[in-house]
Amino acid sequence: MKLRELEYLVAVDEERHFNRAAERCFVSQPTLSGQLKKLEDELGVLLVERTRRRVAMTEAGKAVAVQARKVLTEVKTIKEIVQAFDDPMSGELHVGLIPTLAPYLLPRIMPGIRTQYPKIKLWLHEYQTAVLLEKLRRAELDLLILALPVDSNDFSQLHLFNEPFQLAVPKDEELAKQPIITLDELSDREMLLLEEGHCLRGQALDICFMAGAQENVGFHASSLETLRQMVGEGMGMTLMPQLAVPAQQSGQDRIRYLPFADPKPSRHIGMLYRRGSYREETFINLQQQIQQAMEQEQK
Amino acid sequence: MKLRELEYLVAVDEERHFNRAAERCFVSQPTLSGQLKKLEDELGVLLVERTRRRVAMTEAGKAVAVQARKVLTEVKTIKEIVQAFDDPMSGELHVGLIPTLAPYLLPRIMPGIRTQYPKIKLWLHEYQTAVLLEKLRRAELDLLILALPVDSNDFSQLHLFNEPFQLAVPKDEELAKQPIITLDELSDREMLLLEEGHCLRGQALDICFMAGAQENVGFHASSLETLRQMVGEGMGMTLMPQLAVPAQQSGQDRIRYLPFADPKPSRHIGMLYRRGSYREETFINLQQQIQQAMEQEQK
DNA sequence: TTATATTGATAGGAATTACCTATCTTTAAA
DNA sequence: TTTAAAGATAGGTAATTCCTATCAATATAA
Repeated sequence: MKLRELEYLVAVDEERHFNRAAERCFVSQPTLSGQLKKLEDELGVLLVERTRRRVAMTEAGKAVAVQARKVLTEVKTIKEIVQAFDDPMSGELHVGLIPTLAPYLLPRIMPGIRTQYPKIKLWLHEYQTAVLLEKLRRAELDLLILALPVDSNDFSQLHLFNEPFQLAVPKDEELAKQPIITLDELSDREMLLLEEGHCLRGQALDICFMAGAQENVGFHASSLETLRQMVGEGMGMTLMPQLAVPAQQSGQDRIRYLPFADPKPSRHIGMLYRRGSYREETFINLQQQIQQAMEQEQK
Repeated sequence: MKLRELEYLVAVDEERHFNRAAERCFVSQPTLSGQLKKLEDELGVLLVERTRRRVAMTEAGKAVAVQARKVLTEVKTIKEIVQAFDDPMSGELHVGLIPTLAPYLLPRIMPGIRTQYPKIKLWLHEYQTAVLLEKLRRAELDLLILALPVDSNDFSQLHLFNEPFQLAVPKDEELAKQPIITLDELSDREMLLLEEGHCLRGQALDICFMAGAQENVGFHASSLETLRQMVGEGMGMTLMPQLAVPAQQSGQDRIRYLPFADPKPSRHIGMLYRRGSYREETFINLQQQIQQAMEQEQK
C-alpha cells in the first residue's frame, strides 16, 4: 500500500469525479484510475463504484477513505515534528483558552508573540474548561491557557501568573465610595455570577463562601460582558478578574472597580499540554514570552 | 515520504543495528541504508547517528519513530477494516470487561463464540469501568461488556441481559433457612461491599439504599472472590450477581444464596462501542451469540 | 603491531512501477 | 444520429527500489 494511493482515494471520495480528483492530485486521470484499481486489487475490495454517469463510494470505500485521511494526518504530523525540531518557534499550533480570559489576555500577548515569533501560526479556540480538556486529549488542540488547578493527571502544566479579582459595584452603591475593600465586607451580601459551566463561576463561588457572601440565584449571566452590563444596570455586584477591569476608570462609568486589600483573592492562570508532547520547547518559550508581556503590563 | 521508509526507521529504532533491521524488513542492508538516508534528506534532519561501533537515534529520530509507528498502526487498521467488510466475523477484536463479570461470563460464552466464529480472534482485557471507557475512547479497545448505564454520550450500546442479584449469607445465619427473600427483609441490616472503583459497589449501594440496609464500613473487599470468602467466614452478608452464584449448592457450603422475590433487584449488562465503528455488524452478531448462550444457560 | 571480524557506506546495474499521451468505450443528452 | 462527458485501456518512458559486490573504518585478538 502506498500513501499516494490513499491520497487518490481521498480525492475521489471528496470530488466524486475522476478527472477533478486527478487534477487535484496533479496527475493525469489514467494514472489515478490505474492506481486506484491497484489499491482495490491489493485490498481485494471494490472501493469506488464507477457507473458511467456518476461515481459512488462503496461502504468499504467510505470506511477506508475515513481511515486513509487519518493515516495522511499522522504523516503530516511527522513533518510538523521535524519542523518543530528544526525551529521550535515555527509551524502551526492550536491553542485553546477559556472565555473569561481569551478576550482580555489575547490583546495583551498576541502583538509580542507575533513580533518575537513571526514564524509560528497560532489557531485560537475558545471553549469552557471541560471541552478544552477533551479536545486536548484528542489532540485537536496542542496547548490550553486556563485557570488551574484542573483535575487531570496525564497533562503537564506551566505556571503563567496569578490574576487577582476586583469587586465590580454599581457607581451609586454605598461601597463604591471606598477606595479599597476587604473580603469581610462582602459578608451576607448577594453577588451576580456566571452560569453553570464557566470555571470562573466556581472560583467566584469559593470566594463567596470564604467571605460569607451569597449568590443571587435569580440571575445567571452567560458571559463576563453580559455580567458587566448587569452590574452597570445596578442589578448587583460581582467579582471581576483583573484583566477584565478597564485600565482607567472615568467619572462617567456606571461601574466602580474596587481592588481587594491583602490577602487578595485571585485565580491561577497556567498552560496545559499533553505530557511528553514534542512541542514542549515551544510551550516554554511561549510561557516566558507571555510572562514577560504580563510583567510589562503591571507597570 | 514512503511507508516503507517509515518501516525501515522503526526497525532501526528497535534493532539499533542496520543489518538486523534490514533482515527484519527482508531487504539488503544497503537498501535500508540508502532508503533511510533518503528519508533523512527529505525531512532535512539527521534521524540516526551512525558512529562506527553503535547506532544511536537522534532526538528527532526518536520522535519521528514514535510517530512513524502511529502511521503504520493506522495503515494496519485499513487492512482490518477491509477484512471486516469481507467477513465481519474475522480479524482481531480487543474486548474489555469488568472484573465482577469477566470470570463468570467468559466461561459461559467463549466456547460458543469459538465454535460459531472460529476466525475471530478475541483479546480479553479486564479493568474497572472508568479505565475501560478511557481505553475505548482511545481505541485501545474495540468493545466493552459492562454494567449499564454509564455516563458517556459518544458511544453506542447494545443490550445483553439483566443479571439478578442473590443474597449471599453465612450458612448459620437465621436468614439462611428461608428459601427466598424480599428486599424489605434487609431493612437495617449491614452488608459487606466491594471497595471503591467497582461499579458493582455502586449498584449494591443503590439497592441497600432502597432496602434501607447499611454498608459495613469496616470492611472493603478488593474482589468478588475475596468478598465471597468473607461471607464464608461468617463476617456478614452481601449481594452476589447471579452469574457468580454456584450452579448447585451443596450441604457443605458455608454460604447460602437466596434468590429475591419479585421485584428482583438486578443489574443491566450490555455492550459499548465507539459510535460509527466499522465493526458494528461484528458486534451485533456477538450480541446475538451471547444472548443465545445466556438463554441456554437459563434452562 | 598486524590480522581479522564487524558494520555501515558506496557503486553500478536490473527490475519494477508510477506516470505520461493518445485512444477507446460507454452512456446521456441534444 | 450526433455530440459531449467520463472513465478504461495501451504503450512507452523516466524514476525508483532493490540487488550484488566492494569499500572504509573500527574494535578485538594474535
